[in-house]
Amino acid sequence: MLDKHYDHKKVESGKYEKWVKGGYFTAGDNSKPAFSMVIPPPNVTGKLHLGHVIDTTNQDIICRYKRMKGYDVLWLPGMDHAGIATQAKVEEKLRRQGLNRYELGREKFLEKVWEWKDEYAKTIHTQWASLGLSVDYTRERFTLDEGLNEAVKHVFVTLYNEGLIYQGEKIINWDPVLKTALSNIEVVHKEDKGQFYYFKYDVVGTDEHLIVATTRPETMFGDTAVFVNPKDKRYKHLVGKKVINPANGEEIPLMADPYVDLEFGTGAMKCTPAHDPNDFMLGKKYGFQFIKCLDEEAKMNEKAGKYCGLDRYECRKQLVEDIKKNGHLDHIEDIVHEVGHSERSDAVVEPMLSKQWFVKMKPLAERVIENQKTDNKVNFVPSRFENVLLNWMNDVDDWCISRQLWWGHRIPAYYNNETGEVLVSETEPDMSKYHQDEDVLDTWFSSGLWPFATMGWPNGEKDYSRYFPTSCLVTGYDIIFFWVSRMIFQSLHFTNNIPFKDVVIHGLVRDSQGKKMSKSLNNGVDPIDVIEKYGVDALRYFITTNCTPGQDMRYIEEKVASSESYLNKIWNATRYVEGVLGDDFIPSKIDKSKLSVLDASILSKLQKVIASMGKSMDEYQFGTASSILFDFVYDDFCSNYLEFSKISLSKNDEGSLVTKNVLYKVMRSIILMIYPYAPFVGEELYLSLPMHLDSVCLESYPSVEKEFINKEAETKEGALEEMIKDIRNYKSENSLAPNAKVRLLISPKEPFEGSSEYLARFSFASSIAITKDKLDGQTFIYDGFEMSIEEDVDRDVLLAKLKEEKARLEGEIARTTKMLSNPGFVSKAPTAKVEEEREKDRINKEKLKTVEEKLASFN
RNA sequence: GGAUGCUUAGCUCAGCGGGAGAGCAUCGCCCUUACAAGGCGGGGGUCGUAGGUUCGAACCCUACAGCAUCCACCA
Repeated sequence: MLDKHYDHKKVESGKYEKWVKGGYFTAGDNSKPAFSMVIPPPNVTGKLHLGHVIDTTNQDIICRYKRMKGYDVLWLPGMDHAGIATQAKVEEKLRRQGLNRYELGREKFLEKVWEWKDEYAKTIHTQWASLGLSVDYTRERFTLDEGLNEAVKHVFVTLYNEGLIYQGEKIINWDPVLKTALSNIEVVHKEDKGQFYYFKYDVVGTDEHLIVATTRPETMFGDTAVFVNPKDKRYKHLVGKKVINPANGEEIPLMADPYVDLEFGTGAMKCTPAHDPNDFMLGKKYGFQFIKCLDEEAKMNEKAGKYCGLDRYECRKQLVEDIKKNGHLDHIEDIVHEVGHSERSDAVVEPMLSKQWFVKMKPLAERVIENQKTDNKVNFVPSRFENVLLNWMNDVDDWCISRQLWWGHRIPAYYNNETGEVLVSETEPDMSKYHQDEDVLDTWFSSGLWPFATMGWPNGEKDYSRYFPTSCLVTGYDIIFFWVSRMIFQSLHFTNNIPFKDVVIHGLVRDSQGKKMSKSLNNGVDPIDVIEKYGVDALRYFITTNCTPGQDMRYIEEKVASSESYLNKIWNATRYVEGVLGDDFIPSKIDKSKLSVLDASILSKLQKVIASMGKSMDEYQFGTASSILFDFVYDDFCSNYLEFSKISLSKNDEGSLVTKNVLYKVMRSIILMIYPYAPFVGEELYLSLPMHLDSVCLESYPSVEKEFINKEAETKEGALEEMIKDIRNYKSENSLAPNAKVRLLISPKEPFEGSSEYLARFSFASSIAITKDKLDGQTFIYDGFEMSIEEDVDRDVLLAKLKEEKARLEGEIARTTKMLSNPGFVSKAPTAKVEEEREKDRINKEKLKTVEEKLASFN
């Protein structure tokens, strides 16, 4: 027997271990159609947050649902080595111990990172278990494991041989703290307060000067020219002359190029080809020297003369001061501008000329764009996110993939010790003659191969041929660029197929004020605390139902509490059903002809719920699906049928046995439908009912049984509900207790045979009489019959009520009349809709006639 | 500079072409043997503004306003 209160701790205990041990999450039943997903591998850098909960719970719901629908489901788990993120954390840890990676050396350092990884992997496993994720541990992968290593090397070498990977000297984003290159999307642009420095540049051979503005004066040591627009009348006469760089006194040419914006600043721009991407382009165009004046820690180098060795900002300060002293500072303007920061170290990124490895993106991106025009496209849910992908693919820069880190896939490029010639190869050459490139690959390079490399590509065939392409991917909109796009182009290029058919996008979980959760705001919510307090099922239900796909949501604790109440409601309904069924109940097939109106009605409604909920589940609309079930559970089942059942059951006859079977069937269906959301409660409740398998994980989803659809029964039962509600309302209005006794009259007949018995119980009627006479108490009029409450009510009140009802009906009739007399409506609206309105019109007119007769008899 | 989303009951949000919904909050009545972490009943919204399309608009289109978010090399 179930406990009186739902105790989540007791319920959760032991179940996950049972499921894993039972192999319920292990894919491989070839007799069923395949359905596959890969988990977005979490970084081995930290603990679970609500973002993971929304992401993985959505996936878990999909997987559990699909298993019930008869699929052989593979949900492949794994983790990401997260190169730069992990290395940054481990380095920070070392720093606190007074160590750094250079002291340890590459090998020792990597040992430390692997220790870190093992520790965090353990934590992540515990968290997956506490969330109840139905992943297949027999297929778990890690982005740095053997198979993925092979895949990464193969991809790198292939792309290199195809000319899609190249080594080049370009301006990249340099993180001076982590001392590595970054790709464009690892740079976060933030608004910073800064200064615009206006310097005077003397024009050689004249007594004129021009004013050039910059936000980064320290880069002036790398300047090779000053540019103006050729159309700019202000400077036309000076173009071709030399100007003096006030930082170092060097003469540099004043040149004209249409790139310069006439409107911006002073219209004159300094050109630093080694420290700015646009200046780099100009430098290439005019064949300038590329002078670097910053080192890898963003300190000034020897080009900065006396400032050599200074930090870039210290240099800026002193340099500006010095220029001011020698009279070449015009003025300083405070500005707010966008400054690039490293995503991981938050350091201000320095654009810098550097030799790195790049992926040539154009051909790969074009293939994605072309493929999205075909039937074989990746289907985004919601569809608008496809544009995010396409926009990015449409103007994507080449991807800088080399990182000056140690933690990651080492680049399979080898340099000849003597000639320096590059050899790119999957296998190691004679290492007495070669040395390997020191750098590792961007972590997203390997993540991009995740859906197929984890399944054995390019070597093992089994899982790859069965489960790839995957069916679906769930992820947040924030990593469409980072990850989704890369999986798509890598997959199209290497497997000739899309990596997944559907991409389901969810939003961010924000705090209750709508702010992003972050460490600095200290507004983060630890899922473990929530689970402790409300149970994991309540958290899962809350986080997957209180939102719309692709839309951000707020974490609101009260809603988790109401989720728990809802589960408690189902718990107690099951407890009731368990109680009435008793220990020796054996479910039997329900004979449609034996059903009472009430039995037939709830079964009919159940069919509709199964159908519409299933449709929403198929469309990944978990919020919609859950609310369909919620309404059914609360209103139709608990408030009505379950209460009605008490009468039938008390008779202990053939009808009560039918009711037991109906209760069983409906309750069981509810449990099966809530189970993907709340697997722990689902399992507990499922096992408490008779005739169960070893676990709800092995069950099938309820299917629609058309023979139980019975509109007539629903209408009749609806009339009973309506009568009960009218009586309750009457009592409330007349300050009577809910259980106050009333006498009822019904004319000319009850809504369906046996209904009075139910009415009696739920209205606390002391008597109910059926009569053919006209009723004259406070009367309620229904379709085909009326009911009056035979209590002493003031004639004036009765009259007022009747008038009120008359007005209401007239309003309704006016509405239907207006619609039905509109020729446009009758000819253009769907016939079913027109019929519906005609029916309402008919019923209301009949009711109005009755009301009018009553009013007439009042005089 | 591009792009997207949001604006609906006091709060948080669903609904996205056929009579305004939920949870929480609020008010009233109930310790009725599944559930007081409950039950029953009520109150509360001209669905951001202005136009347009349609027989019919919260829903589609256009413009505007406010609030978010993403992308972008403006020195």
